[in-house]
Amino acid sequence: MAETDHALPAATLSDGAFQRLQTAIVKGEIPPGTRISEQFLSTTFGISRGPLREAIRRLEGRRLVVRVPHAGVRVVSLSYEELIELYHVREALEGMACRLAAQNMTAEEIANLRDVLATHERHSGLKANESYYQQEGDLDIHFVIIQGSKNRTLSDMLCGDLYHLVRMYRYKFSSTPKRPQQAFAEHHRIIEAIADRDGELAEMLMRRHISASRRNIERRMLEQRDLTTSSGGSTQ
Amino acid sequence: MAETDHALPAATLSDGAFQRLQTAIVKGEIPPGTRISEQFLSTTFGISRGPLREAIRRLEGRRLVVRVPHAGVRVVSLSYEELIELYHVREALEGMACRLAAQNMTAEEIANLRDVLATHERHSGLKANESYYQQEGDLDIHFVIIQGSKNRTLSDMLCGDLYHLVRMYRYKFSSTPKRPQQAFAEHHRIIEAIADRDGELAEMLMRRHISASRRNIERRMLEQRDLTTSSGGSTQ
DNA sequence: TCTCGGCCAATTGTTGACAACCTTATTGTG
DNA sequence: CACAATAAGGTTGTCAACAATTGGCCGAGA
Repeated sequence: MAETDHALPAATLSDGAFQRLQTAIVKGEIPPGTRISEQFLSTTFGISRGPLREAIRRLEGRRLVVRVPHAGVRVVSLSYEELIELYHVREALEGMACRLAAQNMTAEEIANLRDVLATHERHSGLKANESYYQQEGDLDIHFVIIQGSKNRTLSDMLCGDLYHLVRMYRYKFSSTPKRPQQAFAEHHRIIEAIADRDGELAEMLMRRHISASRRNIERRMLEQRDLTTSSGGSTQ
Repeated sequence: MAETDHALPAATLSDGAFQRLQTAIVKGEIPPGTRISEQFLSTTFGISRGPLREAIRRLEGRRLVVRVPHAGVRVVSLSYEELIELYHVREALEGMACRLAAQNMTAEEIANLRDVLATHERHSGLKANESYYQQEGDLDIHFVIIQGSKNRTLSDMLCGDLYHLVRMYRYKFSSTPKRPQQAFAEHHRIIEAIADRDGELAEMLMRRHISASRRNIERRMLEQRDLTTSSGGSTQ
């Protein structure tokens, strides 16, 4: 529903390459830190280097890739600190979005929100430990709430820029056993607050929800201690 | 101080064009809504269309220009609603930045902050009605505080993306007579709260400061009522 | 006079080739 | 044997020409 993403099916070669590359990056198909070869990608996509370079430049503007002149471009790689910082920013921004959503969502949209939650609860009931779906569902619910804020600038910022980065690192720590159920309870309370039109409470609950996610990551990070592959990544 | 901007003096032609175009846009030298001609710009900059197109694509990724396939690219033009939305986002983000700044700024940085305020106060005392300087000074102080948050993700987002847009529309309503003095007082209180390491208060004051700016804009908007030139702009 | 259709000019999109630069492997020397 | 200078290879940066699409212009018809 984010107009900036996956819109029409490729109006131009450069746009098509941009979309394919972006989804490939945010879905983790191209791991962070990977070097991107223009020649390889141009032959893979079946296009010339011109449009491909334009697509890469657009990704560069979005900070999904980093370019060093004359040396090449790599998929952006967030450090542990940057990832935590990202969650702090999310806390502020989504808290605000949630407050606005409580004010501005229509009754139908709230009903839809409940449906989304119920659907994902059922799915997760079936798939039990398959926390990947939970994470996707988590993002979905956040997505709907953000859209419900009716602040397009906020939505674009959150869905267009931040979420791509969040999604890139989603798979890294999706195995905390109790977290999904906990998240469900938190989602439920948030949605009820929105339904009650209690913006203050909704914002507070959302901030706590994201804060809990962040602390969860911090805890797992201390256990693993190897998020960034700053210099040890494979060249291809 | 934002590493993402005006860095080294042009490592490559595309980068040079990108920087020149970006500053030209955010400084208002190319008004919002203006159509950008590739051929004109390439001859103006003395470069080929290839690098220029890459620069434009990068601006597109940053949402400073909007492109319609096969039709051309225009400098982004914020509607009244979008500008207000932008200020709401600023309120949340800079409030957070201000709270972090109260926690993380060093004593030297705070002293520097006081110097910046004093300098701008002197300048504005000399230039009286020249509110342009006030606005620039306003941005400078916000800049320093944001950097003081020590959250690079937040700084990049605020200084890299949001401020370019804010700056684009700065000149539109720089003539409110009493606003500068009021802003000075607000800045002073904010800095004092930071010096006192009172994050809560600093955040609240910053939010009110930005909120006051927003209301000021809203008031002037109701008077003028012609911010966006959605369809009546000149073609060149 | 107004509307619809096709033509033409101009601009954008794309391509392949050339040039400049960095990276890496090789070789010579301490 | 280790290290540094050098040369080869490959990748990125740039260019000019070609193709495709849009938007406006003009005329025919109602």
